Amino acid sequence: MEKIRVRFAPSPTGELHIGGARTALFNWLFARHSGGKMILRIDDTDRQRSSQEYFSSILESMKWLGLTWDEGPDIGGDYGPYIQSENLHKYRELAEQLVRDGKAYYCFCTAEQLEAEKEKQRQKGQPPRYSGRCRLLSEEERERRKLNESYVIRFITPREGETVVEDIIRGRVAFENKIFDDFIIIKSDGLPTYNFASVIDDHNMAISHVIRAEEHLSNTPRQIIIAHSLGFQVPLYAHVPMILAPDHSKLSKRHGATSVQEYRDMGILPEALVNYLALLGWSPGEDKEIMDIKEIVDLFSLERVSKNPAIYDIKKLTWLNGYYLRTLKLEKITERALPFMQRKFNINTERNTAKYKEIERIIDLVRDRVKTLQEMADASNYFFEDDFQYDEKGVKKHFRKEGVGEVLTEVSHVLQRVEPFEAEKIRDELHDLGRKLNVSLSRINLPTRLALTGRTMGPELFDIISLLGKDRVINRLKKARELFELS
RNA sequence: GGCCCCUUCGUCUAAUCGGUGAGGACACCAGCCUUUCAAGCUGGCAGCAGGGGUUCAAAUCCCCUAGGGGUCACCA
Repeated sequence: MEKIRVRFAPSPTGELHIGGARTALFNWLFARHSGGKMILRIDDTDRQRSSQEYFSSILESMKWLGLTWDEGPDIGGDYGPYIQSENLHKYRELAEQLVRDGKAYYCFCTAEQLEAEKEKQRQKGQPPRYSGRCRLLSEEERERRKLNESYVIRFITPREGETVVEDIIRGRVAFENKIFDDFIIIKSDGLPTYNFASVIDDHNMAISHVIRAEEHLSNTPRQIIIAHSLGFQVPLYAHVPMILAPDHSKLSKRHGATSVQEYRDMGILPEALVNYLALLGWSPGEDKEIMDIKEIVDLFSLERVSKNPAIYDIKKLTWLNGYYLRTLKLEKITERALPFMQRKFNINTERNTAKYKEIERIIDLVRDRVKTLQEMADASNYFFEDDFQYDEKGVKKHFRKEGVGEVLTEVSHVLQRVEPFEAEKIRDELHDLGRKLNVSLSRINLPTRLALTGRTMGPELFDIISLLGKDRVINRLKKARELFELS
């Protein structure tokens, strides 16, 4: 069997979005599962929209997800160049070879002419197709006009027969050749079109399996025809289903976050995103949902990729993220959470400092009850700032009650004495206080929590007290009594 | 519009060669646990797009209809 080589070939015209990431993931999984090679190629033949920024950002997103590549623009390889704009002479050369062989021709039609032609066809209810007019130009006329007119190169498509795509996921898909018109392979700016360039690169890079989104299925016969005319062997194809928005339309900006970067900024973990994306259009065939990347690599196969489009459900992603947030190693979560903490609280922390240790403890307390790293930072504010808002409903419910001031004063007195200031000890003391005052524990805890955190809910109160430290606790109890005139 | 692909709970999906009470997960609801909120546990709600065939037997095979998506670019 030939060596397995797959490629992910984004065009640097935008951030890496969810759909692209999933395609990259499936390529990567297939390569890693089968011991093949993963190649990263940049399809930047759209001169207008491609940019260096997007190029870097796509690479960064892939690295963040852990999708590594064996050959690519940044690390090179034996099959370069891995950026199409660095391979322009090659496309040009092959296109001209096709012209010489009578398989392609120069076309001088202007955009206006073509538009008028299409409009006419539309009115007649015909599909818009290029007439093939320039194919008939005499060699003499062609050479003359090449001198001072801009032109494209069109590929001559067969009029008869059919072209079959053998797709690993979809099976045999046949297209009648007569539906194709003479499409462009070299644009007037001299750059190749996608259909042309990717066929050449896939061949030159010895790609064995082309795994890409289903939107490319209809283009595949064109590419196969080109490959045949160039004498190339065609790779195996696998067209994975699209990812759709909740309203069944194509995923776009108006549906909220669509790029990998946005998810990272929201505080989604790469582990969760990878796990979720793997589940979109693929399943291991057993009742298993939570899988680390190693497990997914083991279980992955293209045969188990489903045919139907999947609707993107952020709630499930969020659930998975919450799961990873509370089960991954604390050190790892701390590392990931730190930027969010720093941004929100303007703190400066370095590893192995006391402050770092404290943050780690805070995260350990908070992580059980949040779904993203951003929420984690939001939920920890009272550990970093003394000046917080008090929950309005909570104030009405817990502070506006007979004897609250007295309770808080008692709590203050009790805590004053506790030594060492540890959660367990604090809990025992407050239990005792409850018995002494003959009130339920909630009568003590709820107002205390509100006074210390401004909130009615959150982590274990005794842990909070211990972590806050005696001084801050006593001060906040006092502040609450004064602020709300509790007696 | 032509061509192509797709169709199992609201959503992601499972159901080896046709025989299942159509399974799991998210979401939602309820209960338990409990100092709050989560988490966890238990239970519940909910689906084979419709219609014809083939067959002793169809979610599964065939046909039709409907619906969704893709593509028909000098974008990829």
